[in-house]
Amino acid sequence: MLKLTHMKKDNHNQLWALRHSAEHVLMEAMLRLYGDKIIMAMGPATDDGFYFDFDVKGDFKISLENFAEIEAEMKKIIKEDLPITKEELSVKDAKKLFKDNPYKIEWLEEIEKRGDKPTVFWTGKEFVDLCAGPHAKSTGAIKAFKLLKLAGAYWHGDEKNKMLTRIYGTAFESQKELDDYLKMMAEAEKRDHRKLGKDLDLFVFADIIGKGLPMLTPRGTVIRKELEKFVLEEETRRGYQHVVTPHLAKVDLYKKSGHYPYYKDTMYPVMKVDEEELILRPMTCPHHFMLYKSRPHSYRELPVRIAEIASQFRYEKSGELSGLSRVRLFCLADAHIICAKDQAKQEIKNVLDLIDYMNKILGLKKGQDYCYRLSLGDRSDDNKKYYKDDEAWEKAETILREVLKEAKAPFFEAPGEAAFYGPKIDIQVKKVNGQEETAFTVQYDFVMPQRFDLAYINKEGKEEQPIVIHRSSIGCFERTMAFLIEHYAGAFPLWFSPVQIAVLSVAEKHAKHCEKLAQEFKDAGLRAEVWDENETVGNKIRKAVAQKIPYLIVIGDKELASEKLAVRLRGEKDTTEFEKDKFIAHAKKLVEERSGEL
RNA sequence: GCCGACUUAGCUCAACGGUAGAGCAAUAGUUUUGUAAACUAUAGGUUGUCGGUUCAAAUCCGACAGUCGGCUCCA
Repeated sequence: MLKLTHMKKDNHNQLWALRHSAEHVLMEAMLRLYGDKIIMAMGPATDDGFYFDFDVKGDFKISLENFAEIEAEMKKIIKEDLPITKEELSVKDAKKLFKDNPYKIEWLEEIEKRGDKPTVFWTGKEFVDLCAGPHAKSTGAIKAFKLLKLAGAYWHGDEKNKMLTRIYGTAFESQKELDDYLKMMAEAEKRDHRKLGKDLDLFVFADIIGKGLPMLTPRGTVIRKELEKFVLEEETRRGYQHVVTPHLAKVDLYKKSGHYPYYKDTMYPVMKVDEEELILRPMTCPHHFMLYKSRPHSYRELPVRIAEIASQFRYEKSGELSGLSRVRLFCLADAHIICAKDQAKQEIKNVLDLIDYMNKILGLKKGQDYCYRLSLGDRSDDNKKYYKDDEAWEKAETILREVLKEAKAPFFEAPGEAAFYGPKIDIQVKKVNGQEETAFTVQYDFVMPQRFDLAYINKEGKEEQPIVIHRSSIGCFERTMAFLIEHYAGAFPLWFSPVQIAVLSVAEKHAKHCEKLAQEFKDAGLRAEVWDENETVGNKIRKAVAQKIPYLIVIGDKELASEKLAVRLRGEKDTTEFEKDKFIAHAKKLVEERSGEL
């Protein structure tokens, strides 16, 4: 299993320098081949390779077909083993050097503003780029590289800027390391939840239903329902009260909450019905606040923890959709904790404890499979994005940071990632392909209580304003399912395996006994399937193994005559002998405990 | 939404200007099988949709839809 990138920050090692140089070789190759048709912008080394952005003049286009000739040119440059030399320049000289390149000029102006001195790197004598390095000593150090993909990317990462063309590649110190990397990526592809979703028959899409709108098959639904059951049980145990609220609301509700201006691009358009303007809800918070407000509350009731398995509708741009992990209708294990200010810290601690517990049961390791990100409001340069109240922000950020430290949670800070109404703790998971993704969040909110006049009666009999903690326990079920499918490569823990036991018949005459046995399993609350098709035992085993079913039981003459079962456990070639009743008790116990064992 | 690519039977793929093929799955029959693939047969397609070029289009061109890799955004 890969480590989270934020837990190892050794960016400036040799490999980094090598990749940085590979990116320059790419740039030089591009200039040699298409020098008069492109303007180079910039490109860094990354955790798994490098990329290079450039602008194209007129209607010149780079396509995948160009990769072969670019790679050939890069090989030439590497073979030439050109020395890479560093030179510090004045801004004035640097501007002269890059006078025809508006991107470099813009960059130089930023360097000038900071009062820094530009560094340039020469590859041989002809090619020079504005770059701080580090670099290899010469182009010959690049022993293995490959161009991977072509993409569009906005200049400075801003949608409003021009879209440049980006080429991704990777480089290693040896061919073997490159091969290993490519092999690893191919392995990750095999675990892709979209592929496994098809192979294991978990979910499907239909064009006519719409994009980003998956349907769960009976098997996929088992996983979903087991996860829901887990959430309901555990949250109830920890003092949450589950509610059901409407998926629609008047648009006024979101104007009042203040969500509207921030979210209107991701909301579905208003539906006019009679005199009302309704929208599909993009979040549940305001509903829960109205529920809270339906009657007065005493300080004795706090914290009030309102939870819901809540469907939410968000219009995501088509290019953002992806399998189950990015959809247009998702269902969140949502809750809003309404508490006194002095309870907030303890409540957040409790939430982190709940998250750790649930992740542990799901089989995820803290610090390895997931970690925390403290997302702060970068309030200095952007007053529009965040609600203005510096003192409240400071306080909230301090509380979240303290909780993370006291809980000894592995975390890193990320400015500019907060919600508009307050800072948050993001639960970051590492996917099998190495990408990091926000699974869900815990948010500290001092804005909504004001907007909605949330109140409780304190000890003195006076009204006081509470704090709201927005949180999820396992996130949205779609994304969590996608993550679990990939994490387990479809070999799920017994408790949420769609089929737990396959009962395979040897011959036709054993079918009846199979049915009887399967019914006994079902009566015990286990999910069993009978496989009595006219096929060889070997073929049934092969198919059942491919389906990653935890327990396989073959029924033949031997079993007709005895209460003993030869159970083939997933991942094992040999069978384990059980008394029937003992096997049922064993499996039931593991399911009850949500154990990872078989 | 933007940049790049892809879309052929339920699935995985082939055919790459001369009116579509295979394996698996499905169905029927034979076989009655003991822990990773029994045998035979049948059926399955206006090649994503709509237009265009051509004597002829799955194949070339265009539009649209969907999917994928990125960017932006995000749970």
